[in-house]
Amino acid sequence: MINSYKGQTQMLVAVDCIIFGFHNDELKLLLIKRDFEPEKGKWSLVGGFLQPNETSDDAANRVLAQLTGLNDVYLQQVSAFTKPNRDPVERTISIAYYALINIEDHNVELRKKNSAHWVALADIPELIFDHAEMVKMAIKEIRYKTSIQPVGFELLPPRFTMRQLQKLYEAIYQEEIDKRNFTKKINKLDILVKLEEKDMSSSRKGSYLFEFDKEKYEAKVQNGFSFKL
Amino acid sequence: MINSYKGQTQMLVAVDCIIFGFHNDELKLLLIKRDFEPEKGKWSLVGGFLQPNETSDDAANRVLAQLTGLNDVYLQQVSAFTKPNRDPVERTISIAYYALINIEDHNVELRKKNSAHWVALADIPELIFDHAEMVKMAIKEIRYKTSIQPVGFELLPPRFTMRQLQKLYEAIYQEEIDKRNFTKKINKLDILVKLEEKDMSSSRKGSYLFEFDKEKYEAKVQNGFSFKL
DNA sequence: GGTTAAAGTGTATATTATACACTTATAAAC
DNA sequence: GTTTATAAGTGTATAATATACACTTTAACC
Repeated sequence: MINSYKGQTQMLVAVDCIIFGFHNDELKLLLIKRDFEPEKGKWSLVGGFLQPNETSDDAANRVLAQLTGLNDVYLQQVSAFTKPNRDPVERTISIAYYALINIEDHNVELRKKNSAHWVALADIPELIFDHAEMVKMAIKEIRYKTSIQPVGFELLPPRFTMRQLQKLYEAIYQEEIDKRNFTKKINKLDILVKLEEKDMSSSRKGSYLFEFDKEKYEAKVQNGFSFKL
Repeated sequence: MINSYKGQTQMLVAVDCIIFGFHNDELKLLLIKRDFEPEKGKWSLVGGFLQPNETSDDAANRVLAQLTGLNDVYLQQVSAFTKPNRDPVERTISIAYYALINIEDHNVELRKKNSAHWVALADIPELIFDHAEMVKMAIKEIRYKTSIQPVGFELLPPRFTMRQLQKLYEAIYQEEIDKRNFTKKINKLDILVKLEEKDMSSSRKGSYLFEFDKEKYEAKVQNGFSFKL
């Protein structure tokens, strides 16, 4: 099938990042108002070309760090996008990645320097190339991933309230969840630590803070437990 | 972020296909005993380079058709594999695809001409490059996909028995399923047509044949139905 | 006509999901 | 310091789904 490497067409390989954050009970994406060609002035995902010694994971991490200042971010490949004319300048295939970050952690100056803005999912403008398609697939992916693995926490601060967690899942699945049933389900998983301290910012009564207990979760997985929400 | 296309490194882009078939109650893969370099004599997935005017879907379909004579096969992208040295000859990224085919349909002469063999999942030999990793991911994917969409039928002949279907799911999930509960679940989905005719090859009593009713399934999906096994 | 082997079928129990409303704690206002 | 306002916190009954389990039927073969 593979006859020879000689004479085969080389092409550019890029990565594009769908960066998710959670703020004001809404899922948001970090988008770039492009001040460079092609499609200057339009909105796009952040991306970059795959370098000679990089994996695409490396490239996505690099691009993400350049824009947010963050390393060790939860990053997953979505899919490769390969339409011959998807990029008008030159044949470029792009590997899409989604990232889940705690929106409070990112470097605001870096973000502004790169003309990047947080945009709520409901308000996403027209995007260049096939980026809208990438976003759509990424959303599908995070719906699946957050339902079978405890990765939603990546979008929250280390300490969060049960209500924040619920609002997060409501934002991801785009549906309301009953407070009592949600609490029951989460408690049954038994992978959170309830702290003494309360968050007093959202109500007079205050709301207990929780932490995700990663060690406990991993130990449970070893014993056959599987996360399911 | 993207400064310029000039000076960026171009590379080869390939596709590799994990071709699943089902025979003798076992899942099998179509693998190539390579009679070409690199790694001549070793086992590999079938693959090929992305051509200038192709999408990777096109390329995977082309490669698949060359080997099996089949068109319009169920084919899904798994992931891009991008380690810089994954291919020792030249920097090549590969996009893995899995295909589900009815093993009876493929062109045996084409297959033999290409030194391809059906190998049960349990007997898969050492594979070149990162192909073992691709296979592992593809298996994970088909477990998920067959649980949420009626694509398992792609691996069966158009008319099949309830027992064949059960054995298929047992092979995919690698676990035994209770006959009565399985039948109940499938019947409840209400997307199969039970035929008058029986398959007499597997028992004296014979076993009723069924067909997947695609129109009915799609109509149900329109009405909010979702497949779940 | 008896034997054989896979196909076909139903019910009881356990688990999980859903629906639903009142009490509590605290800050702020008076 | 009493009242008020508001989100947080909590439990139970019912429905739906998943699981466990064993005998009867059919037709080919002898």
